[in-house]
Amino acid sequence: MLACNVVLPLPPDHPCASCEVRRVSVFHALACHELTALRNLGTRMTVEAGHPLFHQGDAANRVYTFVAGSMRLYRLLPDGRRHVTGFILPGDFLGISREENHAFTAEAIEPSILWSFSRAVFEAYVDSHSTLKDSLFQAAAHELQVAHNQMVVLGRKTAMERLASFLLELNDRFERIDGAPLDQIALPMSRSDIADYLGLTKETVSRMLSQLRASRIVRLDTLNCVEVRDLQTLRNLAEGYLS
Amino acid sequence: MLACNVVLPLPPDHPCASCEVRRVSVFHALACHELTALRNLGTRMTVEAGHPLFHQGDAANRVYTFVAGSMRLYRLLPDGRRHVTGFILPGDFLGISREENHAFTAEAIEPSILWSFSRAVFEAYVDSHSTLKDSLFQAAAHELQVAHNQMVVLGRKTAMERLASFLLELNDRFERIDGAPLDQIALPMSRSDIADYLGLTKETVSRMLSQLRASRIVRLDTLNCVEVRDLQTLRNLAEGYLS
DNA sequence: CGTATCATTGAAAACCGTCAAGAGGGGTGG
DNA sequence: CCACCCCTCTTGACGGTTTTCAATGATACG
Repeated sequence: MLACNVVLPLPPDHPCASCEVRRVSVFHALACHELTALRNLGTRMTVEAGHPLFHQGDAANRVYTFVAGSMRLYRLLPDGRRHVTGFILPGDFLGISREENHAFTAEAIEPSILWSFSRAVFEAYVDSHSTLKDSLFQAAAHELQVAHNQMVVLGRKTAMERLASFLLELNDRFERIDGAPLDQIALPMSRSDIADYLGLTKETVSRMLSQLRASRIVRLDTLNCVEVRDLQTLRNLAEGYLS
Repeated sequence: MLACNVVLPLPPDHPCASCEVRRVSVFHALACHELTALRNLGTRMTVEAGHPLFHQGDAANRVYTFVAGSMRLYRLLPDGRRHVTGFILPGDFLGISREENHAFTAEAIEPSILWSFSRAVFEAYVDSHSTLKDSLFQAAAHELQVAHNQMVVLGRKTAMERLASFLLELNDRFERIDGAPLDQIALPMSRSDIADYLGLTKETVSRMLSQLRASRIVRLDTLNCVEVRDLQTLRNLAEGYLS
């Protein structure tokens, strides 16, 4: 979990004052005038559901900070197999990697809002603002930790353990964004997205969800909204303590 | 691949002048006096084959830079399943993550040599040396890229594709360390280590190696040394272009 | 209200895991 | 120097979890 002890307060008339995700973003520790400066360097943009922000192979000359909606990041193998490396949620920063070209495609799941910066301009700004640099470093370290977790999930967990881990991960991320415990987990992504994230097929994801529902561990309010009824059992499932 | 365009030359009498891995380490861009300063902050140490450097759960109050040998990093699930998240080779830096406690165990595969620094002392030094900070950031970004690659391997590739990817990865890393193309890949780790890294069993790793040997794509010189006979086919296998 | 898309469920097959036995290699001691 | 032993690696047969293929059911959208 990203530490964000330092969140500088903002005067209520600042345009970022109403931003719900500043608290959890890499900009959480920036002062009023720094946020203003960054607003002038970047552009606010939207992406429609299903549309790409960029494609695998595109030149990576912009970085983004995510405000609202959700995206999937994925890579395609030559024969069409897809692997979803992650989901982008409000507050996330996109562009820590220093590659020339994007190694994956970023595609909006829902209508999404984000800020976009020229990479060169952004990096120049970062170089003269060590607080931001530290936040970015911390974000990178956190992403690395998340990636290692996911490697264990993909390498050594069963289908049920993977799905349980995924639900808990989403739950944690949404709680962090909203700043309060939730008992509903939104699933903006499709079953195929989840499957391609967990190294399974959509059928297996569906079957495992049905099993969780049958054992009264979760309830499917709608197709895209899960209510956790037995959090402890779900945690045990995710860690492989149970079947 | 870590960019390391800038490698500062060193007077031949400097103690780091004979270091073969400085070029590929996070210290590649440091000046003579900075290396000297760091030598005084750290301690050179060795770890015997099979012995741990630290355990999963231990307080993470030291960082390391790896000089010689090899290590495996792994996490254990409660029921004993193991996942190897990575292998440490000469030139690697260990301790980018900012966690309080280690999320994995680090264990020497071969007799190993490394430099150890107090995390607090090292971070203080880094804070006042932006070149080093940049190198560390770059190393973190690179590790993230490697981790995402590995996620695709674990999530979407077949046993054969995984092994081919692994052999190519090792080949690339050793070539980078040695600074020249090699046609022999050293496999210091056991089949179980490889299996736990690739999300397979040691039996499957063995079978896939035998298949590669039967198709004349590799030759097993000894158990721990592979000679690549058909690099292009191995690359095609790794990317899923073939069977 | 119809249609396209996505999700669920079922049955059969495939790939890899498990269990088990045998082969090979390296180190030690005679 | 050779023989023995131990450990790892290899190979085989079988079984299980997940995939694949296929059909039905649900949902969203025009």
